Amino acid sequence: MHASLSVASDPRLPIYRQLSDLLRSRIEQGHWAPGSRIPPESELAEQTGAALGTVRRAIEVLVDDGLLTRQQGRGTFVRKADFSNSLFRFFRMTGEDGALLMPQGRILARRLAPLPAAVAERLSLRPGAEGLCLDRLRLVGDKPALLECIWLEAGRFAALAELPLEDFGDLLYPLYERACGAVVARATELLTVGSAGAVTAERLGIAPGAAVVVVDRLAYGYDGRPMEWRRSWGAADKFAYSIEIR
Amino acid sequence: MHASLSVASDPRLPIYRQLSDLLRSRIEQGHWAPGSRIPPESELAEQTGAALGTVRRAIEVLVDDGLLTRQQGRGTFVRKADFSNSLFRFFRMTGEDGALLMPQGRILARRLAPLPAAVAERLSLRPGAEGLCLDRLRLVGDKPALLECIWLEAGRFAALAELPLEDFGDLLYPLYERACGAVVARATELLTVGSAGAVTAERLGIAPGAAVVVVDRLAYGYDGRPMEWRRSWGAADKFAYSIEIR
DNA sequence: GAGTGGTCTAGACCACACT
DNA sequence: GTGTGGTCTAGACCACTCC
Repeated sequence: MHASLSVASDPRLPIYRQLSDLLRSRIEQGHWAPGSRIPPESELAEQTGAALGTVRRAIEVLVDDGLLTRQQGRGTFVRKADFSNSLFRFFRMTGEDGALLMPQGRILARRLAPLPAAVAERLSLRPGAEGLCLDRLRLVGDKPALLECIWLEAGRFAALAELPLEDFGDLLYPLYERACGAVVARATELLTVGSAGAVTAERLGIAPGAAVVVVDRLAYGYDGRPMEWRRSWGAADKFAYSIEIR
Repeated sequence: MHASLSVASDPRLPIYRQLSDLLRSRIEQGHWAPGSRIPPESELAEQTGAALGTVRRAIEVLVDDGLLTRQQGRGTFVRKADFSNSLFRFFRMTGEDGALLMPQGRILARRLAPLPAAVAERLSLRPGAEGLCLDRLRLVGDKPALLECIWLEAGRFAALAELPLEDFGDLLYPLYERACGAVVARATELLTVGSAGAVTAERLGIAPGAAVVVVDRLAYGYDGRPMEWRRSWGAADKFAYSIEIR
């Protein structure tokens, strides 16, 4: 029995674990597209020979991991990550009246160049590989809020090297998906504090040497491989981040 | 049936939810002490009239919430929060050789005074209520690392007003428990960036006006009520914090 | 009404910890 | 060996979504 699981992971693991690994690999390999519905639990149970409760448990693992979301009466779906406002979690970027404002994105510069060694390493590419670099300013209510430096693998994102800068729009990740078929699944970020250099300060509209919060982000695709590295700078006096500890 | 649940929450909720609320209230009211073992699942099932699987699910909720921990073959235990190094998650506080060092705590000043309005509000106490304030320096390898200003309700923590300053030791939360029977269950923190005033700078050994990371923490007891408010300052150039996004 | 996930039950056997 | 939590099954009924 469990014929469909034979290609999967360590058989000493609990069935629900083997099952969740199987489902995870199907998602990562694009067998089920992000946003699409996976087969109903009953069907998965039948296909794999496991009991329904065991399938539910396997799905639960992936829901906890953020790969799937369930909707009662509708089905279970491959989750599409929503980074639309993620960086702005860290910053108080509301208007004078306290209302939330939609941030804009403006590409300041684009160039093809060899990836810096540190970036290449984080992207798991060989040092000196060709990269695409974007300098980008994010504005809230016409005021500069964040400055970003973004590095991508030139080959995979070739379409962005041609695209008119005005057509980049306010959000990059949906663009990656539309233009390059690259979907971001998750990311890690590292926050530090530094001081603004002359150029950074001028672009952000703050005093040179003023404190800035630096956010380094590495974004991964559904295949688990790093896809984009970016470093963002924002005025430190606008920074606020809350955490729950247990 | 479910006689033992009759005093519990909204009966329209799923049984496992009502059960987890019941268990939660028992923990919060100190019915089961932190660190102690709760009755086995089979016993809880029998007492409440629910099936074993339902009890397991209820316990799962509290495990996810961090209130309980399970240990196969031993039992399920009320979790004791471990904050021993929590603030140092945010700071690179290793020695020159990269080794982790045990932070020390030193009380610089202690005084009884009315709680500042903002602090009283966060502690859910009436404005002007008597408070106990501690100024504390945390050192790593004899170097100043963090400066802390701590506010407590004077009545509940009366024992600390008498204690010789040398007897406070390096960790406060275990002291709260020993001396005052107050156990910290969880906390929320808010991170911001500011600049060091003259006194802060001198105590931390940094330049006046240098950037500092400010961490405001509100710590809660098992009864869910706020217990301690503290504000900590650390040199911003030592700050680093990493996050996982999905 | 058909199909989906959500809750609940009753019982079996396994893995681990203590003694 | 005894008691604990961990896994798994088979089947029932409920709640929600969509046609």
